[in-house]
Amino acid sequence: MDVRTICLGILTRADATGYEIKKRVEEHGFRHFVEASFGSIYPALDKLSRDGLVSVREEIQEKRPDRKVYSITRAGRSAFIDSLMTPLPEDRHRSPFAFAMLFSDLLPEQRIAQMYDAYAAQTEDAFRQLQQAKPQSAGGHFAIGLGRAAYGAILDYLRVHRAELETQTAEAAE
Amino acid sequence: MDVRTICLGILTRADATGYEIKKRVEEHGFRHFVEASFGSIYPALDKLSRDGLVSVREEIQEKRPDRKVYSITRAGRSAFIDSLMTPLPEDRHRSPFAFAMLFSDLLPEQRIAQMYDAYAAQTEDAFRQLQQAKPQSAGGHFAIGLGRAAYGAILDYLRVHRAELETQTAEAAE
DNA sequence: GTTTGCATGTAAACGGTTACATGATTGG
DNA sequence: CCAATCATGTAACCGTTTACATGCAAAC
Repeated sequence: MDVRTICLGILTRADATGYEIKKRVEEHGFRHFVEASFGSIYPALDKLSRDGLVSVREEIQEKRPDRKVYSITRAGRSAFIDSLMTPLPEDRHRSPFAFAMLFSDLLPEQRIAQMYDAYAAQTEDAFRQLQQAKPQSAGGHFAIGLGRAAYGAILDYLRVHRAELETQTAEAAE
Repeated sequence: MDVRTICLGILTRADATGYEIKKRVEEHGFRHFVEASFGSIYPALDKLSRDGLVSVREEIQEKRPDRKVYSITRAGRSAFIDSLMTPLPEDRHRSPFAFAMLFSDLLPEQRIAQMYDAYAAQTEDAFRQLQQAKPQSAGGHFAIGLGRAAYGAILDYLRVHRAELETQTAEAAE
C-alpha cells in the first residue's frame, strides 16, 4: 500500500493537512497496518494534487504556521475505490526478532533474555493501544479485533516461553 | 534486517550459492520473517566479499551452470553476531487487507467477501507451512511456534467473522 | 528554559524490486 | 513439447528514510 493510497484513504474520512495525515497514520486504527513519513507524505500530496485526485486550499493562520488543507476530489475517491477493487498486495510481516531467535545458539543467554523482553514490551504496547482504540466504523471494529487477536496470541506464547527462558538462565547462573 | 545480514545468517549454518540462499529464504523457517530477491542477494554477496566477511570459491560444473559457493569468514561471523548484539529493528506488519477493511463501507459487499477469502486462503497456507516445518534448532522451534500462534489466532478470528459476513451477504441478496 | 506541538518542504542517500539477458538439463 | 530447475548477474526505476532548514507559541 503506497503512501498516495494511504493519503487518499484518510482523506475519504475528512479533509486534512499533511501534518494531520501523519498523525492519523500513527493513531491506533492505522499504525499497526500502514506507515508513512513526512518525507513521503508531502511529495505524495503534491503528486495527487497535480493528478487532480485531491484539491488544496491554503489557510493563513496567525499564531501558527500557514497550512494547506487537502480534500479528496470525485476523481480521487473513485481512484481510491478502484485501487481497492484490484487485487491487494499481500500482507508482509518482517520480524528481525524471530530471525534473531533462529540464531539464539550463537548468542549469550543474557542477550536473548534482553531481546525477548524488548519484544514482549513492544507487543504489549501494541496490544494495549488496540484495547483502548474506539473504532469508528464496522470495518474499524473488525480490523482492530484482528490486530488484537494476533497480538494477544503472541503475548500468550511469549508468556509461556518466558518461563522456560528463565529456568535456563537460572541454571546457567548457578 | 537488511539482505547482507540475512545472507550472513544463512551462511553461519552452511556454505551456499546466491541461488541457494534465495531458496533458504523461501523455506518454512525463514519466509515468514524475512525476504530477499536475487537482485538484492547477488550485490549483497559481492559487497560482503569485498569487505572480507565471506569468501568465495568457484565450482565449474559440467551439466549445470558454474556456481560460486560462499563461506562465512571469522570476520563475517563476528560481524553477524555484533549485528544481533545491537538493538534489533522493530517488527513491521504491513497489512493492505486490514487497511482495506477500514474502508469496507465504501466497497461492494461482494468485493469484501472476495478480499476476505483471499486473505483467509493466504493465512491458511502460511499456517499449514509452519505446521509442517521441522525446526533444526531450539531457536527454530521457538520461532515456528511463534508464527503458528499468530497465524492460528488470525485464522480463528477470521472463521468467527466469516459467519457474520455470510449473514450480511445473504440478507443483502434477498 | 527546554521540550513539545504546529507546519511545510527539499535533497541526498539508501535499499530494494522488476525486468531483462543467457542457456543447458531434467521431468512431466 | 513445455515448464521448471539450476545459476549469475545488471540496469533502470521506485519508494522511502534521514537529515536538514525554518520558526513561532504554548506548556511544563
